[in-house]
Amino acid sequence: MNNVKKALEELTLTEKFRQGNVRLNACPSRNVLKDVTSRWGVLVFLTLQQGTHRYSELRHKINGVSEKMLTQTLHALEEDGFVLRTAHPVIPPHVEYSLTESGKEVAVRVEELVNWIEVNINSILTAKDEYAAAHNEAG
Amino acid sequence: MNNVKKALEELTLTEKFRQGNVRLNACPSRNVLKDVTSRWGVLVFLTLQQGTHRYSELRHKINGVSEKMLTQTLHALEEDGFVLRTAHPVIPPHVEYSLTESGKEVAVRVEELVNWIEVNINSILTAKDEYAAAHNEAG
DNA sequence: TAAGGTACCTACCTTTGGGTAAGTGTCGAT
DNA sequence: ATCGACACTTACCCAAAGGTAGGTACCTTA
Repeated sequence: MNNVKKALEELTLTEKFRQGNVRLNACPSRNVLKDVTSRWGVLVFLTLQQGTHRYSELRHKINGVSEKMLTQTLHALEEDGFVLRTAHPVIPPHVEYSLTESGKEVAVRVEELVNWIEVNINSILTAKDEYAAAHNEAG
Repeated sequence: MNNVKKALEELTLTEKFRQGNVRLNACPSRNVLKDVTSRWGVLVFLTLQQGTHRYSELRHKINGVSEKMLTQTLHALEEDGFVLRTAHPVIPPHVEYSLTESGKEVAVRVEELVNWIEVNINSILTAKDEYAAAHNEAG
């Protein structure tokens, strides 16, 4: 863990850019990216961008997520420093999840990607249909 | 396939935004997003953004990808209309891959997300270490 | 007294993403 | 005559992602 971090610090910013780190096999960016772009990670970012949510609220807003996966995803994002977990020591338990500052930075970028896809989903599906037609009937 | 498209067309843009489509279970955006944010999909976008590449060039630039996965990823992105495959009918085969217009739109958004993570990877790893320290030794 | 909400955890099982290795057909180089 | 490059495909296998179901501890409501 720390070795990786120290090895990275020996590279200058420009070097890192030139090398295009993510394309390298065992780079740490790839692991973080995996958390962010995971099936449920994306949806957690989108939902938390709307504000603080309780666990059960997330579960209901994110259609189809299981408790296990939600817990796991939130934990991974908390570890990455993107999500802040605030537990109020009351009974029954009350836990709130929100985005940290860096979480918000990531969230806006995730949102822009997802938004583009959502806005253009019709033309994408049309392209898909045309592709299928060309390859099934004519191909 | 077509049913999904037609069902979507019955929604207005604002309705789609309000509902936050991706959070719904069986929505087509989720499938497209899966292709884009897949392990190798992201790296294909980043690499093709630098320009047209041949199959073997992609294989060498994207460290760790297998032929099978590269083929599969390229095919999925081609079907989504993000990647253009141009086969020159010569022997030995010569095939070029490039981004379509919509592919470029997606690529810039993918790049912004990945870039942010790469630039901030050090502080992310630091946060990770602190989290681990707090939860292993003190927690 | 039983049911349900709160935020989880654990064990078990299935699905799928992804890796490995071999094969394809044609050509040019050794 | 054999090897390697090219752009794949196919079959087989494994590990990880993810789902299901049940349990926990405590409280409120019916």
